Amino acid sequence: MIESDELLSIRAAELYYEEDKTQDEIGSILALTRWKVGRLLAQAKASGFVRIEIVHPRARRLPVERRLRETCGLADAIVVSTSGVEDQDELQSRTAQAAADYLATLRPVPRTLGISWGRTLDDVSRHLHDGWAGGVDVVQINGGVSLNRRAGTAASTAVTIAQKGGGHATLLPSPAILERLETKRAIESDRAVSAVLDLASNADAYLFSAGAADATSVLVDSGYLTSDDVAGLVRRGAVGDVVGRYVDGAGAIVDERLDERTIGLPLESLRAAQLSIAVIAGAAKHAVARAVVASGLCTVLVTDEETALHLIENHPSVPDSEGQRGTA
Amino acid sequence: MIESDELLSIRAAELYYEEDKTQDEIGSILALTRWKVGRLLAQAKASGFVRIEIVHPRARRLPVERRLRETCGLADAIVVSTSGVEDQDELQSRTAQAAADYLATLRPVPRTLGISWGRTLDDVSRHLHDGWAGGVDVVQINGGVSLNRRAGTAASTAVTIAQKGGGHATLLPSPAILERLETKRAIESDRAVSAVLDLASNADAYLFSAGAADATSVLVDSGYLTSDDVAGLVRRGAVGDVVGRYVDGAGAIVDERLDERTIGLPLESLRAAQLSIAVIAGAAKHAVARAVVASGLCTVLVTDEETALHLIENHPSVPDSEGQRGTA
DNA sequence: ACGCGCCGTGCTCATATGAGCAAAGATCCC
DNA sequence: GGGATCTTTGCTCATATGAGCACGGCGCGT
Repeated sequence: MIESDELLSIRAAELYYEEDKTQDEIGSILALTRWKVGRLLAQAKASGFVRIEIVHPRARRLPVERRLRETCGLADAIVVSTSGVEDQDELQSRTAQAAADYLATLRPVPRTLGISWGRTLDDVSRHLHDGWAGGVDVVQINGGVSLNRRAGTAASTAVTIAQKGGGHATLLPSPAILERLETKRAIESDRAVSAVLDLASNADAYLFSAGAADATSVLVDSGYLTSDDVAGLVRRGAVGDVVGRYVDGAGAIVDERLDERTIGLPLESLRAAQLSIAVIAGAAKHAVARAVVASGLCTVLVTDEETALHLIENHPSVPDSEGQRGTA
Repeated sequence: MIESDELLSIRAAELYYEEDKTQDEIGSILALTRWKVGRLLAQAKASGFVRIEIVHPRARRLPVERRLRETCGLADAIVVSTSGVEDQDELQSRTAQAAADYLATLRPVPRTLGISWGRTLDDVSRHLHDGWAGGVDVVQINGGVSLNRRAGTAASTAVTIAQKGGGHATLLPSPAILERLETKRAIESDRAVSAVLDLASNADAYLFSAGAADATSVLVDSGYLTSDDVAGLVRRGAVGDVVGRYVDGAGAIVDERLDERTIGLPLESLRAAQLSIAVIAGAAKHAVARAVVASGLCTVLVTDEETALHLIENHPSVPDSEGQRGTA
């Protein structure tokens, strides 16, 4: 009879969800009391026979968000639906939109927001709506002067976010990575730079993304690193970069020498922050996302469903510096 | 504001369906009255943002059934879900199961049931449960003596259906297709055969399948026709066979000469029947299914979702003897 | 500018649904 | 076989939801 109950619950679910019948009506169709029908329906839902999905570019996945928050100990998690996503761009765009939405609904509104730069952040800036905040000061947290045609993207990201938020942007007037340690120390001690870094380290909130450890990285594209450099980092365990710094699966700096030449907020400041929002989407970034979450670099993660499920399944709370390398 | 309403309805749907919040709770979360939330939810459903699907091997697609009934003028339609189907066998099996279920719930229970034979019908017979009817006489409606190793399948199908239904089977002791017209006439006039045909033509209900017009047909497999014969029929417009008779897209006999040598109930008897149930599944059979439905060979169709949607989209009520050939 | 009509809103009331409970069956162990 | 226990069933009552309606704001035409 357990078998026939299952079948009945399917028939009931069909009538209830597809034909919009009332439980009472279903009762008389299937010759059952309406209470039995109610229980059958509950059973069908509990057994997962009834799948309810919300299909919309801006739909989120609340149950996944909850699981992600819980298994990864995040303060908050925003997971966008991947259903109906056609390409990588669509996914990026949806995630950026969600990040923008999240930023706009933050209460209290941060007075100072530290941001990194890159493709993702730029996307977020474009998806924000005018007046998303009543006066935010935006400050760059890592070196933002590009070496090539892309110059200006980093600046425009910051400026856009600030303008739309009714505040102004403070740029970090420095390259991301210097060639010599001495130059880095020199530039870092320059008031124009150190003042910005001070401001950055006192921001109310941080918003940053992460890059995958491969040749498509903005750091390669901007000329700071060569593909070979990145390949070398990967060999040493790098899974991606966070605000310009390459980390391994456990979120530790891969190459101290390189890191010392990198200008920007140290990762420890992100870890210590009250509110730091990471925006990371796409299969290529699963490994970095895991490192970011596992090592506590963010308190809030905005990501896509697939990445979220990957994180949940791979319990990032038990980091493993081997593992995920090369998943991209 | 219309835009923001859409977004709100998505948020509301997320909270309602994924988080099991009450409309009232959602109201306080989104700062809306519960009536507004109700309307938003209704809007989300109406716009198709909320997709509810019942995933189960024995799930049916009631809305599709309704549309199929309406657009094709069927007395009834049974459409099985294709979600999660792994292979052709699974699809066949689900459809056969559904046909068996339908047969078992028929009221009034037919006293005499005319059946064809083949892979599909055999599947149906195996999915029926013991005691599905309290005494049905099963009679074959087309020639059932196979020429090769498969001999007996046709007989066993009929016997199984009859046994499980507490009745007995009447087999048609004749080949499906004779080589010479004279032989066919002779055998047809033999009492042993004509009595069965008489019985068949007076059946309360018919249950049959259809074959695609290709070399995989049981008629080829059983040695009645060669692949070349079938290819020739296809060139002349055949889309498949129904109880051993090849028909074109409009349901008309393709080759009168061949048809005259075919033993069994004429298609007109199926068209005139009160209740004739066709069981047809799989992409290879879309074209025959269309012909069967369009030409009124069945009053009830048991099929899979894809085939059903194909039929609905291709309005079989406006038959087109060209068209679907070769869709398989 | 004024009145008209339409749309969106929040309401009342009827209905549908779910929680909790007591009785009836089924099951199991002795 | 008999009693104890556990499950299933049908109920009562509280709650959630949907239909229909009256009101108010908004845009439109004159």
